[in-house]
Amino acid sequence: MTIRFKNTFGGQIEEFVSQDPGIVRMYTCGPTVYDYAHIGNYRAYIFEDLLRRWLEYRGYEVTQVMNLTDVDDKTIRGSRELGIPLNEYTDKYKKAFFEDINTLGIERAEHYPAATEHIYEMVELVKKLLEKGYAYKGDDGCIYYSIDKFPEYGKLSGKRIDKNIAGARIIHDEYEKEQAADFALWKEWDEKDGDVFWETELGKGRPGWHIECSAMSMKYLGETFDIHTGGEDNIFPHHENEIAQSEAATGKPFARYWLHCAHLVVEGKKMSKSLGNYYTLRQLIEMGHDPMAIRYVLIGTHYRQQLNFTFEGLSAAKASLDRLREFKDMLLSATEDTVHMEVSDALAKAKTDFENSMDYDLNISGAMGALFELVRNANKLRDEGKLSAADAKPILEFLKDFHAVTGLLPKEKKVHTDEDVIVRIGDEKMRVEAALSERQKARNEKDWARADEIRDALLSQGWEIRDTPEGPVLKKVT
RNA sequence: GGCGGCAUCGCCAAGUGGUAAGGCAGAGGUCUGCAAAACCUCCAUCUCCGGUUCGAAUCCGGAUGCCGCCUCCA
Repeated sequence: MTIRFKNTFGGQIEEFVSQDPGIVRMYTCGPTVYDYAHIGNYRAYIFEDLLRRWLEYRGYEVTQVMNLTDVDDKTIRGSRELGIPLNEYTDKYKKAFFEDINTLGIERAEHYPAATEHIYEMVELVKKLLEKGYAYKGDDGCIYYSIDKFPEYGKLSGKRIDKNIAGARIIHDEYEKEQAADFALWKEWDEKDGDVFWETELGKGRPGWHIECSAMSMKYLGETFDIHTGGEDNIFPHHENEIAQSEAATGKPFARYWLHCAHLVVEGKKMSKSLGNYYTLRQLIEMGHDPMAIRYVLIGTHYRQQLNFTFEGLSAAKASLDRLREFKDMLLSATEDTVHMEVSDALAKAKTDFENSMDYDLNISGAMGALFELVRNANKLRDEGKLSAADAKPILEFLKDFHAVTGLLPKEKKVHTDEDVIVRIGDEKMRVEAALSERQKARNEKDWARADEIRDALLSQGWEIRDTPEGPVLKKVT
């Protein structure tokens, strides 16, 4: 088993070897809690979820840190507009974030450090950079990082300061900074900040954005850790700046592997509020979409590939998911204990293909392909009478693994036969189970109108009747 | 202007030089009182032009088209 990842640093697909055997320390850039997160954000968090789940599947003990940015221009502006304290404002969105990740079945990270709770660590780090001469105080009182002092600046993103960074920003240069591309480590308080400030050794003010990730990752993961992830837009300047700050301060390599996920577009266009194609997770749920179908869409495209989110794709995902759920139910209802070699062969191949695909830079499409091939083969064998409960058992084990890695399958069985739910048939009210027998009675009497009336009534109330060779079965429509 | 990415069936999407996975949709079929659901079967030579190679969707050069980053952004 060899796991490989495309490392943004260097741009190559390389073998993954953790710093300490059996342990992976990873830092994942989290949300700025100023609004409900949109599906693009969750694409990134689901990619990170898949990453940690795969590492766990491969036996690693994972320590994941995801920061919560709860102090910046947007959170301050939002809280001031409402006239409420910053923490009251951000708490709402922190809570919403955790509700959302539950909805999507995202595993919890080990730590969710908030920027406002790590001011001390950030101040210490900035002090260190001042002492070492990498930082200076500008005329505006803010403390800046001097990128000229860090010759390797640009090594992650491949950008060269002279060529474009300085050029692109020269217009905005307001002379407080020595170099146009220098970035703020600490921002001096000004009126727009209202009562958001900390009195520290650096003065009265608040941290710059980039410093929190350096300070908090070091605190929870050490000065050098294994994996750092984020959206591709973070490569520059955010992650570039993190490297500059961290490595200048410690003199050690910062993150060893950098993984970035591509953006999501909606119906082929960049998601934006003005185009009307901007969706939060909550909106999609309110529209009645299955959270797992959303998860399926977000996880289903390789993380380095731009994902085109479409409603057509969402219903395709729902259909695929239903097929998997159906497959699981089929396995659960298998009987007898004769063992068939064909089944174990198909399963062994699926498992190998699945694992090899995932090992190769989390190739989820290949992995899904392996699973569906197994679905088809197993169904076929079932049709040929070659799938017993004994054969089904190891496949169910595999589905369990599949679920551990992707989080896509439900635990409960979908077919219900003994429900006490009350349904309406015309003007009558009866138990759903009674309605089912009523229909059977009508069918026996060849009263098709009555039978179909009951069938339609049940369907409109969320119950589907399936006439199987073993008799009718009720299924809840999801 | 600088840096980077992408172009594979109607839609989505794998493909690590050796002869095109998979999903959805569609068509046919099994089952059914009819249906639904389910299941089975069928369904592409990879944008174009050159080159390297015994062999290229895969490597190189060029063309065309699309996209991202360089400013807060997952």
